[in-house]
Parts: sequence; C-alpha cells; structure tokens
Amino acid sequence: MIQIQFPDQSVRSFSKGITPIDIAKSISHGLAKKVLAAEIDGVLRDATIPLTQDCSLRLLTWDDENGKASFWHSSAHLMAEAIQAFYPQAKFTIGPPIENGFYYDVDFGDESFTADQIPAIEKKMMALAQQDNPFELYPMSKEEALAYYKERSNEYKIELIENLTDGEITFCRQGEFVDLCRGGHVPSTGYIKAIKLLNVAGAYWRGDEKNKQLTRIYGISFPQQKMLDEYLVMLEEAKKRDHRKLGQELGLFTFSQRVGKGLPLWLPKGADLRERLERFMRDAQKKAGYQQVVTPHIGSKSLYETSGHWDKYGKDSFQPIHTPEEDELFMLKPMNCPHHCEIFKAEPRSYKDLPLRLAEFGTVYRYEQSGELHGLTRVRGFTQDDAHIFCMASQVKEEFVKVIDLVLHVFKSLDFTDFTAQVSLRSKEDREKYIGSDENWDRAEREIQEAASERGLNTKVVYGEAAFYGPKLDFMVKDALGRSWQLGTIQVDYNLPERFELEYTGADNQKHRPVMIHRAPFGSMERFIAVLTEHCAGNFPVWLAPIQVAVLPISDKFNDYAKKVVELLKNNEIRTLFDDRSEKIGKKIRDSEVMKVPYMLIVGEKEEAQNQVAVRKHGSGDLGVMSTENMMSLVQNQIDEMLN
RNA sequence: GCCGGAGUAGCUCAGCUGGUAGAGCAGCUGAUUUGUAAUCAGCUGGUCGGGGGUUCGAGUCCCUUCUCCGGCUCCA
Repeated sequence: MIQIQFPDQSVRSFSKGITPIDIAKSISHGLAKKVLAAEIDGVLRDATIPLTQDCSLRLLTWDDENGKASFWHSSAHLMAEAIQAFYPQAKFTIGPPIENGFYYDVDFGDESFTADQIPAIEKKMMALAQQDNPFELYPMSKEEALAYYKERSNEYKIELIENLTDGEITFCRQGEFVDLCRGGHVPSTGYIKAIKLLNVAGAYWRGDEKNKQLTRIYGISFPQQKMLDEYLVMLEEAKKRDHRKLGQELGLFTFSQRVGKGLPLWLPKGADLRERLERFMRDAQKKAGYQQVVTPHIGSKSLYETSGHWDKYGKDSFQPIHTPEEDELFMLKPMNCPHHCEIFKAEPRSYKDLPLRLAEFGTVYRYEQSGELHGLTRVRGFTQDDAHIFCMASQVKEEFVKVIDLVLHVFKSLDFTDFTAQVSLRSKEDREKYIGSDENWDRAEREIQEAASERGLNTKVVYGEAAFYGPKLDFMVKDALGRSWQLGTIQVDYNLPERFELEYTGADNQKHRPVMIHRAPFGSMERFIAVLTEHCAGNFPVWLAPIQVAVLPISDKFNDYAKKVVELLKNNEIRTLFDDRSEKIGKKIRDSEVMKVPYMLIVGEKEEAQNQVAVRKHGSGDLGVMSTENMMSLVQNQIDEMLN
C-alpha cells in the first residue's frame, strides 16, 4: 500500500501501482472522465502512470492551467503524427504548450511547408484523434535514445538528449508516432475533439538567429467543438479592438509608404488625443518635481561615441547624417539621455541640487528591423515621455518609489488595471558583463524590489534581464490579441554617469558621481496610445475623447438653437461636433455612435421650447432631457472623477 | 533581416479554368425637414501596389521589387 496526499491535505491509502486515473474513478466516474493529467509531487505527469510510492497527487482537469497544458502538449504530439504521415522525412524538434494552444517546430528539410497544407493536416489529426490511441510513456536509456535519433539523423533531438541525464529519459508513443518526451499527456488522443491550426511561422532553433530556421506551426485544440467555436469568435472580437483598425476608423493616425514605414502620421484627432495625454503627464510631473527641457532631434556622432551607443548599436542604426563640412557627422537621436547628461554638465552641481529631474517628450529614431514593425507599438520614430533623474545612490529607493507612484497615478487615471511589473536583475552567473560596482548593484536590486513591494505591485522577478548598465522595473500590458508589450519603464544606470564623467560636489566638498534613473511612465506615446486604444476598444474616457459631445439637431429648423448649444459647449472647452447635415436623426446618431462619441445631444422642437437638450450616452442610450449647463457639469464631473 | 500569407475605388469586399473591371459604404449634386444606430435619386471615383516577362490578349500565369499581416530574432 502507498499513501497518497490530496490537495485538501487528506491522505488515503491505495495499492501500489494504482494510476491517478484509477484513483479518480474511485472518487467518481464524472471526475474520472474529466481528468486530463496529474501533478505528482508537484510535477506534471500523465494520469495513466502507475504510482509506486507515497506522494502528493493533484488531479488536473481542463480548469487547471496544467490540465490545459497537458491537453495542448498532447495535441502537439498529435499534430506531429499527422505531419509525419505526409512528410516522413520531417525532423521534429520541440512542441510545447503555450498560453493559448501549442506549436511544434519542424525541420522540413528541402521540402517547404505552406499554409495550404493546413486543412489536410487538421483532417488527419481529427482522424488520428478518433482512433483514440493511448499516449504511452516509457523509459529509454540515454544510449538507446541517442541511437534512435541517430538512425533518423535528427540532430535536434540528439542535442536535447545530450543535455539530459541517463535514467530520466522517457519517450512517448501514440499510434504511429514516437517522440522524446518528459510527459504530461492526456490519456489518449480521443480526448481531443476540436482542432484548429492557426498559422505557420519561421522560428530559429533555440531562438538563435545564427541557427537554422525551422517551420513553426501554431494550433489550438479543445475537448469540445463548441469551445473552439467560441474561441474563434473571441479572436474575431479581439481583432475589432486592434488599434491599427480602430486608428483608421477613428481617424487617429495613418502611415504612408512615401514617408516611410514605421513612421506614423498623426491625424488631427490622434494628435489631439496625444497632446492631451502629454499635457496630463507634464502636469503630473511638474507636481512631482520634474523640470521640463527640450533638446534637438539630432546630436553629433561623438556624443554617441561618448555614451557608448555608437559602438553597441551604431551599425544597426539610422546611419549618420553628413553635412557640407567634410567629416562632420550627426546622428538622429536614438534616446534622450546623452543630451540630458550634457544638460547636467552645463553647470556645476551640488548635492543640494539632487535629485535633479529633467523631463522631455523626446522624439527618437531607431532602425527597427522591418519585420518587427507593428502599427504604433513598434515604430521607427516615436516620442518618449522621458526623464532622467540624477541622484545620489542613497536617493535611488525614494526616487524609485516616487516614479512608481507616478506610474500608478497615470494608470489609475486611465482605468488601466491589467498590468504586471517585471523586475529585471543581473543573471546569477555571468556577472562580468555588467558595469558598476557590486555594492551599488546589490543595493539597487534590493531597493527596487523593496520599492515595488511597498507599493503593492504584482511583480515578477527575472534574472538576467537587466541591462548591462543597471537593473530595471518594467510595466507590462497585454494588447487585444494577448501579446505582451512593455509600457512604462524605470531603469537605474551606472554607465552614463561614468562615461560622461558626471559629478556633483557633496557635503564633504568632494566630487561624487551621481546615479542616473531613466524612466518613462507611458514608455512611448505611440505604444501607449496603441495599448490604450485596445484596452478601451476605442471608447476613450471622456477627458481624452477627441470629440466629447456631438450636437444633433432633429432637422435644419433647429440648427439655430443647436448652434447656440454648440457655442456654449465650446466656450466651456468641451470638444464639440455640430452635425448640421440634412440627414435624419437616426443617421446622425448612428454616425456618432460609430465614431464612439461619448455624448450626443439631440435637439428639436421640445428642447428648444424648454431651452434643454436630450442627452444620449454612447453605448447606453437615452439619458433624458436636461439643461445644457447640467449636461456640462455631468461631463465635467466625469472628467474630474477620472483625474482626481 | 528570416519563414509563411496578402495587396482590386477613401473604406469593406466580389471578379470561375487568362477575353481588356463591379457592389455597398464614404464623397459630390439635387430632392427630402426628419424624434434616438443607415431617406431617396443621380454623379464622380481604379495605369487591379510598382517594374519586367509569357500570350493575339494578363486583375487572373511566371519573375522581380515595394508595402502590409502572422510569427522568429532584436529592442539603448
């Protein structure tokens, strides 16, 4: 007999060799049907493997993250089996589950895999699923495993096996397909009822550009057809929130091939929205003790030689600009910090001046790889809500906390709740590549984490993600399609003060080197607006909406009265659209609804007679009649609520 | 940059196996004077992303190039 401990801490005895699925059956048949896999002593395993010693057991269903993982991982095996049926020469590499679905990276050799093969693969997968073949996990010695893949000249699996320990290697067989696998499968292929292969992409072996590019096939699967249908509908819905689509529909921005790719053109409504956000940030920063500066869009090449950026990024940047003067070279600025360092140096600094906080909406230009460009989230010219804080090492923590507060204030004002904070620290091993003293690093790393936890941030600590010049804290947000983007960032920098030989005079009358903190709460205006647009599906909060109120006369007869209402609103700085077209009211309402205008004021005979307006709110309908003054305070209150 | 997909009117899209472009919306003009998500009619609008080729003939087939989309890699 062995003792099994369940998640509720209860312990029961079972005979040795019982499988998790049998245990599930002993509890209830309903449960047994739902069990996909199991966590044994916290490790994801197949539910069909015999238990031979005391352990803790958690039965996993679709509702568990790891349950889904086993399901999708099994689906990857199934896809590989289907692919193998069509491409016997294909070499399989890795096929993991991901957040939504799974993929498999395959080396098709000389053959190329294209998207039009997908339906055939899907069909084959369904056929294989219906065979309900069990996933059988069995051990292999390292020698046998290597021999198996040598015979099939699969250098990828060989490389994987070489890094594994003999005795811990297992293979998995389902139907005709055998794969190196540590496990975590559903009991049999029949569990998979609905499959959709989503796209084909190139992916480098082990994520390294120098390695061979493999074909990655992404898919998703479900235990019920209905769930797949719902998922696909959800994907369609998400696409409607795409900022690129909304940006066009709402007239926020555009791109022109002639201007150049990755160079957004802000249309009046988008520019207005952007300016409003800038003003909001400027005011918040003023209160937080920042001073605004302005620097040019270019800087001499030597500036970037000093900063070290030329060496590190020069060849992948926009190339230097020449002048009529020979040997005179300027760079489009890829960041604002070198300019700000020179501002720091413009006069002698005392410890009493610190922290010195220099802010600028600085437009920078980076030559991003063409395949990377993406709407407003990845562009080649963008404006950072940048600032550099020059402070003493002893002030880093306090400044960090203040920046976090600023970011949280901004996020709250925009109703941004779904974000995570990522703390990026040095890698635990390779410490050579980092600049700055261990002492400073240790302190900054500790203080960043303290600052984050003091402000109750939901943080994820990642080792090895720190920049070479300092640790950082990034705010990550997901877009409509679940892709993660970095917005706000706070970074400690020991490098630039060194390179620019920044100094201040301390209380001891000695020269000291300040620490620099780079920070940008929005990150970039472009990316922030992109994510904001998706976040609110184009329904911007009233304080940001390019048009806040549309005045819609029932007919031309009431244009004069409507015009008075419009004037009153405009005099009170409410952004107002006057729709005086000779269209029917239904059409005017529809057009304003489509443009996501927060409030519509309908005025006709009754309203004119009573000197009132009929208010309709976007998305929710008629709010009834009121005076224009009351309407304005309604709007004003809503704005105040968001901003205070 | 690499792998895969796609470019037809301002927007959304149709155009079968090659026979010299079509709809709805938008725009313009006119009529209509309207009560909470599309009034009617007429008109304008496209070297079918660019270039080259095959063909009697190319939106349709081939090559090349640009741009966009999905990923990979990178991101000071």
